Amino acid sequence: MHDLKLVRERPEVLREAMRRRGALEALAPQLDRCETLEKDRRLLQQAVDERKAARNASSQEVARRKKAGEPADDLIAQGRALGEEIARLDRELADAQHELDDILARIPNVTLPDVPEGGEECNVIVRSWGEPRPSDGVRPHWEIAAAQGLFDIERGAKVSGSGFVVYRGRGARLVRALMNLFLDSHAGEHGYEEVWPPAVVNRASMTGTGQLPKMEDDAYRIAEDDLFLIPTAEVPVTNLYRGEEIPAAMLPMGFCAYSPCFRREAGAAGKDTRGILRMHQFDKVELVRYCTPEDSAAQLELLLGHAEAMLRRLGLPYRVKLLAAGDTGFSSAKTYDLEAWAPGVGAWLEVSSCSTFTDFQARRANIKYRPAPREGLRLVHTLNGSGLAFPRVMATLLEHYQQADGSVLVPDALRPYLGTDRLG
RNA sequence: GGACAGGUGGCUGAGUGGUUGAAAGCACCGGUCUCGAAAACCGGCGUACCCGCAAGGGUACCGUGAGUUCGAAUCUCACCCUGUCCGCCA
Repeated sequence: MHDLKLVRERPEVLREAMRRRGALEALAPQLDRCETLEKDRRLLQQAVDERKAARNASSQEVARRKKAGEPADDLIAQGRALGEEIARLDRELADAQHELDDILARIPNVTLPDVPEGGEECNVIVRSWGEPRPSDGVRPHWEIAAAQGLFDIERGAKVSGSGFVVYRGRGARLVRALMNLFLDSHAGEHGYEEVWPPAVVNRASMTGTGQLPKMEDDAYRIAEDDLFLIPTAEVPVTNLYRGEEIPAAMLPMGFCAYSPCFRREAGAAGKDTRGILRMHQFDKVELVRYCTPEDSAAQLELLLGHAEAMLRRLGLPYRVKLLAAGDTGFSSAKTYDLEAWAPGVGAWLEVSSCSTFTDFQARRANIKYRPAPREGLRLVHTLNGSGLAFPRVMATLLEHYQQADGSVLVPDALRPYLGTDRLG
């Protein structure tokens, strides 16, 4: 959500930001409408406030007269008339406010100056690590998994539907191993508080982090209770402090959380249909950080480093991609994707997405802090990143470490968790 | 799911429909005192929005949303949440 002051005082900033995202054409009418509504809203508020002040004064005079035993019928009649006028103006004000909120809630965040403008063709590879394995003779992960019985896509589809998978045997143990390795690393070495969040959240939480109202079609919704299956642990964890004031001494703070993630993937039909690269349910360990505005650029690099450390620990070659404005998510001001090389499918797989949301989520979710005892409240900045998403890590792992004999070498870091140094 | 109780400022906790943004205490901030600290005393101490260069002024907010009224923290209705007991259950 954007600050109304921005709409009013520097609308050109919003316009420029939407242009950089390549969304100006689509959003220009909404931006125009916002400016008009904001003007209307202000005039209406002034009119309402003025009449309410008059009504309050009149009511107090009624009280005084009644106490003094004087008649007040004229004032009561006057108050009734004022009340009707107030009701009418209040309704107009509420209408303007709601329309403004609705529009504003669908306008994406302003990206930071160091984010390249343009679409995904303008994404920038910032750095890479490790030596990508050539694809010659390397089998894709679904063939390896099928040979070893690591996951069962057919029965997942039978039990739940297409896009759901059952991990079995060593495959199931691998999921648990990744969860433990990642959580132990982030909670133990990177200083995050470990959190085990609910997998279901309410509408306010989904709106707070920006999934709603725009992306409601992508979420699984429990209509009966108006609850949503979480698309990422970001939602419950970032909303942990919704509507709260965080003591300044607690910042920055970080949380790591394992959770299943549920996505309807509306509009993604036909993409990544083989294997487990795009599922309706997958698992991931998520990192969430809260910090002061001054600190958020540095916190993003820190968070990114924590996610990268997991790929290094697993010995998986990867690259860091800075997303261009047009490829940056709705709530994000700057995003780095981590892509691991999967030689079997011959592609770089997005295994993490690390973003700073500046104050965009904090304003929606009303998360503030007081910089110093006598100073006013300010919005915090929120950040998050996957650390990491399991299915694509698993695919990368199987493909990268497969041996000529069909077995898969297990990287050192995972051996204690998996209880073996070789799969198959 | 049923019954009962309750949701008021950072916390505790008052509040007869009419100077109640809201008593009091605690906490916090500034000051006096002190070599310093504690205690004591004095003063301050919510958020959002609007007008204003500012000083300052106005409006709203007592779980949420509707309603009654000239006027609602206070009355009515619905919903949400918390606690206790009962039922059910991993």
